[in-house]
Amino acid sequence: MTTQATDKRRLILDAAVRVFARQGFHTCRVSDIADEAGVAYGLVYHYFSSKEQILDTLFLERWDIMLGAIAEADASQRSPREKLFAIAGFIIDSYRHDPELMKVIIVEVTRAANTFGLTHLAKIRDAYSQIAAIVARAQQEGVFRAEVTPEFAAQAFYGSIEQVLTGWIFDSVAVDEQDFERAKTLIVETICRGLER
Amino acid sequence: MTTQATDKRRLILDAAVRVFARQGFHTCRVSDIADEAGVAYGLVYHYFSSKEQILDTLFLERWDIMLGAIAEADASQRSPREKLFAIAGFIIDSYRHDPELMKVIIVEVTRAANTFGLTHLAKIRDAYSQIAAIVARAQQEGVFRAEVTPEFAAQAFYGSIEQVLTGWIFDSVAVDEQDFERAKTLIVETICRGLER
Amino acid sequence: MTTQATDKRRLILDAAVRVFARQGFHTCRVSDIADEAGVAYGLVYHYFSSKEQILDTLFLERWDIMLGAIAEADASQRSPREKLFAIAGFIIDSYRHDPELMKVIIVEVTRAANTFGLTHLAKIRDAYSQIAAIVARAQQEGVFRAEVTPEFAAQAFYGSIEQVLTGWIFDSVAVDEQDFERAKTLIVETICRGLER
Amino acid sequence: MTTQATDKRRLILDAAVRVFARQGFHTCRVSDIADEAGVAYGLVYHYFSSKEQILDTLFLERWDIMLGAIAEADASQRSPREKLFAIAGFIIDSYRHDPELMKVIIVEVTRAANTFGLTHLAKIRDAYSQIAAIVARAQQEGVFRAEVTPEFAAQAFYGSIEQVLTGWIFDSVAVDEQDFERAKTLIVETICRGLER
DNA sequence: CATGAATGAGACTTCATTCAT
DNA sequence: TATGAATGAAGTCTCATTCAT
Repeated sequence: MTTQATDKRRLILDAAVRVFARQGFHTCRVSDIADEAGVAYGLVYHYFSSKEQILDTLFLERWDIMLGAIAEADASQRSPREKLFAIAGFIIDSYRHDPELMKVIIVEVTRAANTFGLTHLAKIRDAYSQIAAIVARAQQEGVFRAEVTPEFAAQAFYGSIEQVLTGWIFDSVAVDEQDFERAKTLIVETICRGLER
Repeated sequence: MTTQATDKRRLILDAAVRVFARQGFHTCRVSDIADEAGVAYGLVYHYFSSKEQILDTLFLERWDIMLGAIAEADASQRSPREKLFAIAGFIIDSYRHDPELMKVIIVEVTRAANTFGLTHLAKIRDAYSQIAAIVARAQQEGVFRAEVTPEFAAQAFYGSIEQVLTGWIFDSVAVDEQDFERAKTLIVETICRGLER
Repeated sequence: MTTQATDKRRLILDAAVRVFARQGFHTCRVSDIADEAGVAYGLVYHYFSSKEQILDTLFLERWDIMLGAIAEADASQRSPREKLFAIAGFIIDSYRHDPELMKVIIVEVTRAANTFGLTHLAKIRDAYSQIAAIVARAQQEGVFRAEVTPEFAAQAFYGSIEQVLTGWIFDSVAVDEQDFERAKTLIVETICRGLER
Repeated sequence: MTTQATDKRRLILDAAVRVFARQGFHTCRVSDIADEAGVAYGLVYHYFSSKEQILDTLFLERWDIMLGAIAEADASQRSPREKLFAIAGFIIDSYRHDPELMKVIIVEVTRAANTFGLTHLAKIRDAYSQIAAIVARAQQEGVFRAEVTPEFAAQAFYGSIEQVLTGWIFDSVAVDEQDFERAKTLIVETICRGLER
């Protein structure tokens, strides 16, 4: 996640990721972000209208990329299992590349449904819906069992992934490359075995 | 969730559940809790040392009951699948009986790991560990596949449940008695099929 | 300063002395006094109308005794120097017998003129006036120099004593019986030499 | 006590002097200071971390100047009596120039030893020590009697001055230029006669 | 007399946001 | 752009006092 130092806006966003990850959105001050970015805190308001908007920006930037990745997986000619593997893989790789950003998105937005989740509920549901659509199609193709509703399947799938990430985020256990790959396989294997006929 | 009118401490705790559920822990004021409980501001501080401690109390009260239920399920002579069904059933019934309390616990503690989760991490992990132990024993008995680590299985299981609850909490879709029972079956069926040989 | 434990009012007053001495009037809570006395804090309000009135009571009790002692010294047939010695002796012995009470009176009333001093200003001045009267008479008798106004002399005399007590109170240096006696002599000797012809 | 209108920090300090002098440290609110200074509430906390720190600043600013004046008096080639006159003169002139500041320092710090005095005890004692050193040297030179310990002499001297100031502060008797000069002479004359051979 | 639950005004402090420079 | 002084609303917590028992 290297950044060119000349773009102050980017500088602030990246600093916000670190600060939100470290202190939490509610607990940190705007000046903490400015300090971390090495700029005056007035400048934060030059680029963003509020502390909240910084988080919104971080979330939307990343979530749109993920939605794209899910859409791409869905559009491919692969099997349902391969599609879900691609999605789980993308999310886990996102964490691998920028764990702090993923921590912020999960802890402060996706799982903090009271405050920000509500704002972004529609966006968040987009992801579930797309996954559900993949499941629905697999059911029509007779690959997945029909007893499970696609919405439920999508939640079980996404919920498992997020729970595993949450574990990594907070259990302070070192995770290596192998763990990442194993997790992808385990999640997809377990959930798909559960869903397949 | 009956309340004795004379037990002001209980009155405050119950009011706090409603207020936390409605407004969120960070967003509500202590005076909102006092108003909701119909008591004077200061009485809150007569019984609790801080707003935080109210949430702590709510969480610990409930979580300890759940840990007990998990232990009980584990101690029984049932099959692994039946044990997991008992656990999923307990959690879902908890939501059925007091959705606001479960919302608070999930949104403000379990999933808000930055702030309160850290305080209660050990307690939260206790639940995962107990579930993992059930899985491990099922693997030793040859009922569950050995490829999946018990810890991962526990997280997938618990994560699925919590994700389903989160859906109910925020998607504002009416949920009826049938939905509750179906969810129990679906989760256990899906995850256990994924885990069984 | 022994007290019969059966008199709750006295119990509270004595406890207040210890608490005021330890924590200061403004910094302590009424409940601290009640705790120290081993009574419920509602009882404090049974005997006293306010926290302030407790301090008032302590001050007046003691100050009236001192005014009596000064009057007595003045009424005697002794020389001015002997009279002043009697007064200095009484004050210093008061500290010797109950240093905590004297600390409270000096720190919280006599020297804290903003808050309580103003209330008791008249009482406090009574002491200075009586001392000044002794000086004035000594001047008329030709024993003390006439250049010094009696009021100033009284303040210098009383100020020296109080400063010495303040030193004992805060400098945390152990003071023994000899120190007390020496202090009496030194103060009176020094001030009287300064005042005498 | 001229104030540059642009230096808000100074503005706040000067306002604090007036408010502390009028209402007392414990009794006034931070908003009183802000109002008196004509600045927003928050600005007080922009410059000072707490109400306490404002008082600390006022005390230390002034006390350090006084310590410098005492040191200077001591360093001069004058007689002990002249040195003490310089010190008494400095303190009394300080009161003449800014009686409110001196009131605050004496009432809220120097004589309120429970709360702030303890914080600044060392600083306060520095003054006594320097005065005691002057006395000690005067004794070695044979000018002052050896019976009096220098520490006691310093306290009697300083105590007399402070008591006189306290009288001016609270007795609400008008004091004119002559009174100031007379007081210097009286104190030094009286105490030095008491100390000299 | 004695208790301590109940009240609620009020204090300090924080910090998001604005704005003059 | 960039700074950071300035603003002030809002929140948590304290604690003197009251009062029912």
